[in-house]
Amino acid sequence: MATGRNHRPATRSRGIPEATVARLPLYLRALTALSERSVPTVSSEELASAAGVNSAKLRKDFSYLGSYGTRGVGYDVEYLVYQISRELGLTQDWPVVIVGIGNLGAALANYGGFASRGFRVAALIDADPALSGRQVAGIEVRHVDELESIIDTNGVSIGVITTPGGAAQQVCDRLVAAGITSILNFAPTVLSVPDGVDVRKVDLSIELQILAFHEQRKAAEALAQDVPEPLAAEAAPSGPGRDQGPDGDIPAVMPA
Amino acid sequence: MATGRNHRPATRSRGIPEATVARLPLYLRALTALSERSVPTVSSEELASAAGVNSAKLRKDFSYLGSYGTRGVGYDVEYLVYQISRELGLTQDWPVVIVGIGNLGAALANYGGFASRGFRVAALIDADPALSGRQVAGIEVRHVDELESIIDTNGVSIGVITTPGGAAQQVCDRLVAAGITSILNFAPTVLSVPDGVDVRKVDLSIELQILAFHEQRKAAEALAQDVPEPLAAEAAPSGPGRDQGPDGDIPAVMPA
DNA sequence: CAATCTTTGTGCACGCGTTCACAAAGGCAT
DNA sequence: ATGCCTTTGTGAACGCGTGCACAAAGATTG
Repeated sequence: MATGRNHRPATRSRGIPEATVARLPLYLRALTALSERSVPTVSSEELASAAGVNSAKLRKDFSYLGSYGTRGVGYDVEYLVYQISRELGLTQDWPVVIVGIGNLGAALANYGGFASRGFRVAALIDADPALSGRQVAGIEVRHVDELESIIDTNGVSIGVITTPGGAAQQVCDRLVAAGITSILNFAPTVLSVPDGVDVRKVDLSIELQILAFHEQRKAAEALAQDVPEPLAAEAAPSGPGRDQGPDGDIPAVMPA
Repeated sequence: MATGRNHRPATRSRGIPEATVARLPLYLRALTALSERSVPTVSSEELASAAGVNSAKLRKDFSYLGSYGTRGVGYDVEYLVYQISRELGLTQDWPVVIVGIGNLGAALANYGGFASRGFRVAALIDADPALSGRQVAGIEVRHVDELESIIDTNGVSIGVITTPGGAAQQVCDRLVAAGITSILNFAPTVLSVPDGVDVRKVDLSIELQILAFHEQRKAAEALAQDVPEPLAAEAAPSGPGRDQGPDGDIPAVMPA
């Protein structure tokens, strides 16, 4: 994503693979749970199982951070928690703004997982004047006119967009202009941002569609197992809600 | 994810790469927008730009679906909408259940993006008896005791988990036992499911942590640009909220 | 009908991520 | 101190995904 930043070789050797970075929060969560149970050390096998990954992958991931861990014993839980937190930048406080206080924005404002990891909701912002001054999750909603001053005053560098799709790019542009360099986008829109700005996208509808694809494939597979060698695609399926052949390689008619 | 299903070679040639499947919803969204503007055809270049991907990648993606598209012209918008919808299984109706009607569950219930793509919220389910019978987004909340009968009656195969982390695995087990084969998990928990069940995870906290990592890296880079060759890690940073060296390769003291 | 121009579809090479398998390293018992 | 046992850290092979670059295909124009 975002082809930018190919100049400057990232200080060299400090280059942690993106896939590894994406797994570090998983490890951190599992380690935190162990820490709360006062478990002193953990092996790569145990931790990998708790995080739902392969143990070889976990060891390789940790090898990018350095040689923490003791052969024959495992990893010191507290030490790893600290190292990963530091690597992810969670030892410092990250103020974030949430723009678009609809159902989803309000849900995020109430979400406890933010505050627990060094993230602090600095402000809730919405374009609707009727919302201004109202409290959501104990935080006052401010009008979008104040966006720039809020970001500037609080030194915010991370923004969360939960507006409708139509307003997302506009809000994004204002956030970027105000100095935001990381955006978490929940709106169903492809945001275009300048180089140096990171965007991560969370799209509920897309996730469901991917599930539907696999679900359909599974259904087709199960059907193929019942009827070992179907001759035509139109095998008159009487299952619930099927209105197409599972293996419809027939070109179908061009609608236009 | 989920190593299962390596037997049965997927009817062969029907094997669409996972990365491609994940992009199909993006194309579909862009195409739908074009369709609403009554645009008859679109080139791979235009569509790729609208979807935020490389045009070569888009063409290769479409090549897995078949040779739709006309050389020298482009793709027929309506035809592609139909083909992708069919491939994703969106031509049929997918009833889903949402378990855990807190802030997030309610937000999802209200989310319009579901219904517009063939997904129908068949039921809202919560363990809190006080919620039972209450209406959320025009849908009655049912008690978790009815989970199995609801799934069975409505033929639900997709479940969404928006419970607290502690209840997620338990809910997941019940969903699977009741016949659910696809799960969208918003709880901060690694779910363990039997083979044949697909799980997709959406974790807001993890996304923010990944952003924080890159944000920290950018800050360190900017700092390194100001001071071309720093000698020690403790360069006395006086920036907002910094409490650690940007390039802390020093082993630091073992806490235990 | 022939020439030209546009755009698709894809062979190929490259790079990243994953997994295997094993040597090195440290603890522990004798 | 020595040998054994456990577990890490990593070299190497493999597979998937991406992007380039171009030939094939069809539309379009004269």
